[in-house]
Amino acid sequence: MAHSHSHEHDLIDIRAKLRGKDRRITKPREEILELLGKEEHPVTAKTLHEKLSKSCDLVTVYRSLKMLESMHLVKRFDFGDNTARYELICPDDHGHHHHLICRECRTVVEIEECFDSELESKIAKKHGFKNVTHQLEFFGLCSSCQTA
Amino acid sequence: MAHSHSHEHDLIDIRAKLRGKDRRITKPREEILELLGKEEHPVTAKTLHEKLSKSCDLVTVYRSLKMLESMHLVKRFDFGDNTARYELICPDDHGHHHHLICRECRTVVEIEECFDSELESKIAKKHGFKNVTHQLEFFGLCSSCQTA
DNA sequence: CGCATAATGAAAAAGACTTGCATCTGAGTT
DNA sequence: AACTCAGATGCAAGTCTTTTTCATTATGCG
Repeated sequence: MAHSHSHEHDLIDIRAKLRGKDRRITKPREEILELLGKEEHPVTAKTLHEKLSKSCDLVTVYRSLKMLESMHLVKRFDFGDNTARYELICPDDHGHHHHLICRECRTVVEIEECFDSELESKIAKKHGFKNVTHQLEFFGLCSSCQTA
Repeated sequence: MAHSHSHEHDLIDIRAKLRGKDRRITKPREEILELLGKEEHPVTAKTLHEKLSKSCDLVTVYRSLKMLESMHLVKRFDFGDNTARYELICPDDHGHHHHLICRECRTVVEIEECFDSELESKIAKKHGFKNVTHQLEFFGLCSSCQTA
C-alpha cells in the first residue's frame, strides 16, 4: 500500500497540529514520524526503536506513539500477539484500512476492502452508541505456509 | 447474548473432546469451564482467577485458557488494552460474534451482526491465503458516557 | 536572551504472560 | 483396588511490553 507520495506536505500539517496543542517538535518525534512514513506495515515500538538506531530511548518511542495516537496522527493495531503496532495515518484512506496476517509466518498484507459503513451506523443506533469505529483484521495461512 | 441454555450437554462434549486428545479433566479445568459458561462477556485470566476464588493458581488459568483455545473450545479476544479476554465458544454461533466496547467506561455489548462472508473469501482468494478468519470489534461512546 | 513548561533519559516498577522444576493426580492397565 | 506414568499443578523465577518517577535538558514563546 502506498505511503509513496511526498511527505513534506504531511510533515508541515503535523507540525501545525502539534503547535496548536502546546506540543513541541523534537528530534525524536521528527525521526519517529519520518520513519513511520517509510514503513509499509504497522510496526512495534521496539522495532521502531531499533530502526531509529537507538537515537533516542525506547521510552521516548512509547511516549511519542501514545501522544501521536491521541492526536490521531498514528493508529494503533493489534495483531493478537500482545504487542501494539502503529502506522502513520495517511490522508488517502483516513487511516482506515485493515490487514491480512499469516498465522504462521506473520506476513502482513494491507487490505483496502471493508464492509459497508451502514453496518456500523446500524449497530451504533441499535445500542445508543456514538462515534463508533471498528478494528478489523484478517488472519489466515499465506500461500508459502500452506505447503510447508 | 445467550449463554442461558443448558450446559450439561456442552460439558459432556467437552469431556469427550479432551479425552480424545490425551487431555485430563481436572478440577481447575472444570471450574474454569463452568465459570466461562456463566459469563456474558469475554473475561481476562485475572478476572477469571478472582472469580474462581483462587481455587487454583493464576498460572493454571493461563495454561488452561491457552490449552482450551488450541482445542477451539474458547476464543480469545483483543479489546486493545494489552490484555487477552476469553469466551466459551457456544455452538449457537460457532463462536463467531463481535463486540461493541465503550471507549470510556469499557462496557461491552455482544453483537451478532457481521458483514457478508463473501468479503472474506474474496480477500482470501485475492492474496492466495487459505483458512481466513477475522477479528472485528467496534468501539464507541455508550449513551451514559456521551453526556458525562 | 530568558523563562516556563514540555520532553527526555535512566532506572525502576507494573502488568501480562511464560517457563522450569519438583510434586501431584487422572485415568487407563493390571 | 493398586499400579503406573504422562499430563497437570503450584510455586518461584523469568520474560516481555508498557508505564511511572524524577532529575535533567531543551523547545519555543515573549
